[in-house]
Amino acid sequence: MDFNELEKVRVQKIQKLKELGIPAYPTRSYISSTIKEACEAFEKVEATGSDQPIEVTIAGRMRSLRIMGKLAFTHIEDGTGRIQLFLRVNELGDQLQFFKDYFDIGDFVEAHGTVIRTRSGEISLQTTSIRMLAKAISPLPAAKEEVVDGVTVKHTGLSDPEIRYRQRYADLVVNPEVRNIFRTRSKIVSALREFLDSHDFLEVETPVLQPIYGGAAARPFITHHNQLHQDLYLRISFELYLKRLLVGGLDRVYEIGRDFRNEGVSYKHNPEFTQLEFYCAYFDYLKVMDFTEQMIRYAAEKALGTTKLKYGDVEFDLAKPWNRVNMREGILEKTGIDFEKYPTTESLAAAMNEKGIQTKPGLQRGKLINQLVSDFLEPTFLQPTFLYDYPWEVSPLAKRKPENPLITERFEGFIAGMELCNAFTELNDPIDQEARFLEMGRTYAEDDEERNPIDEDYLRAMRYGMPPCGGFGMGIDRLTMLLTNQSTIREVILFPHLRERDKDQEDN
RNA sequence: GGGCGUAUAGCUCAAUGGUAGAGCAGUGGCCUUUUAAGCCAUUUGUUCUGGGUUCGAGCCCCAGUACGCUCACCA
Repeated sequence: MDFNELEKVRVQKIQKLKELGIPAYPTRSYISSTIKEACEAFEKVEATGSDQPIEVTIAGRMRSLRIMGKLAFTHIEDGTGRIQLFLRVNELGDQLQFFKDYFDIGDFVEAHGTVIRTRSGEISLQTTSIRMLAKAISPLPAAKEEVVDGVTVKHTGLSDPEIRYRQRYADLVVNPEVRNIFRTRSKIVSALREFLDSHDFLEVETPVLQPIYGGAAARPFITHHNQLHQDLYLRISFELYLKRLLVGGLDRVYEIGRDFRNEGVSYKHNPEFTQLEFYCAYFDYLKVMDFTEQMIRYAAEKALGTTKLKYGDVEFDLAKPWNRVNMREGILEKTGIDFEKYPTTESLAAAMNEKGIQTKPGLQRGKLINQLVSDFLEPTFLQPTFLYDYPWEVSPLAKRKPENPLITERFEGFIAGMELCNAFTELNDPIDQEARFLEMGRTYAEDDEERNPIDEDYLRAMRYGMPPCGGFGMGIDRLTMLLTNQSTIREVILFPHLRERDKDQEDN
């Protein structure tokens, strides 16, 4: 291991401790309470006016240090909170010098003593003995912090995003607001599970490694099983497996897990992302819409304690019903184009060009409509909005509307202009499904990597009969972005994908 | 993949083409209720990498790498 000058000093301290027979990394600690428990116990006794001493052993990481001769102050922090240690030669004797010689900011320590209030009113541990629990060699990036009116103020911090993401451990130590994002994310996921469980959904797990990928339009990652001599794909969605379960009689299923899409990285795309999909027999997309409103509202209430939220400049209230916009009407209103009047790629492209809208050659009709949606509708969906009734060409797994076979019962949900979820009344007609798969094979160019191979086993499952059902998919990362007001997906993923660095540069 | 921007001490940042600096952290000293403690002293550099121009490059030029913003593609 290479050490810089600061680290060498600490490594020397470890060696000296070893010579003294004192472990820098002892095996066990013997705490009697967490920091939060110690503070609460003291406040409880204090409130009764009693001076009964609260004697505790606590542990945590040293986050600040002020040495003043025969007296020293240090704040230690564990997962529950932070407390000041009041270290005085009166109680510690020789141990104070030992502390000054060997303990640094960043070390994990265990302290025994009595909880008191110092003259300036801060709850502190009047420490009678202190022990090293784990020595830190590398200095923490944030050197100093103070708490002003209950708010932690950093005087230097870790802000370089590259270091923050590559060394998330350091980011988490010094930036408490980052820890809070991930606590909130965890609460969101728990709340979604609670909500679905309470509606009699069964949580299931389906294969990540798949011989045939499908259920979404995306390029897959390819991997290989050595012993079976078989190429496998990392799943791009759960859809085709979850619907097999409805054939099998599991009427309400959901899965929360990872999808992998081999595509561009952006502020709202990570190559692997967490998806929630559920399928519910005897639901249609209108029931799913209502259910979605309830579910997201529930998640916000449970995770944040409120439904009134702000994302950037956009304020929205998840307690209110979402706007509902019919796609054909929405596009007509914004562009003057009624796409139903242009049933072919050529006629629609011509109509768009006439309105001054550039179209890329080679795009099929469905993708042209998608372009109209993303250019003219999505940016206007700042308030929670369901856009519904998608053309059949871009919805190969959604059921056609009984009154209009060119339109499917599908919706997507948007907040703050960002797509959040996608749902439909599921296609359960195996003959139409096969025709749609074959049609997809025709409409996609030979070299279009979003072209999915036909999943014959899925068709076989449909032939046994699947109950009419509603299906739903939502990016958990994006929901977390919206609920925690983060402008990039990397802030809500603990270890976001970053490009590999050269060995040479990594060493620097 | 395209465009624009950034890269300097452990961290946050300065530095007209002319000796590479500050604050914090570190180290030594003073200091028994501090809390960005204070005071005195002091150390730390592949200026992202590789070329080039120049008497001389952190700075100018070329190429590369990573990150950020943005466009394209997608969820």
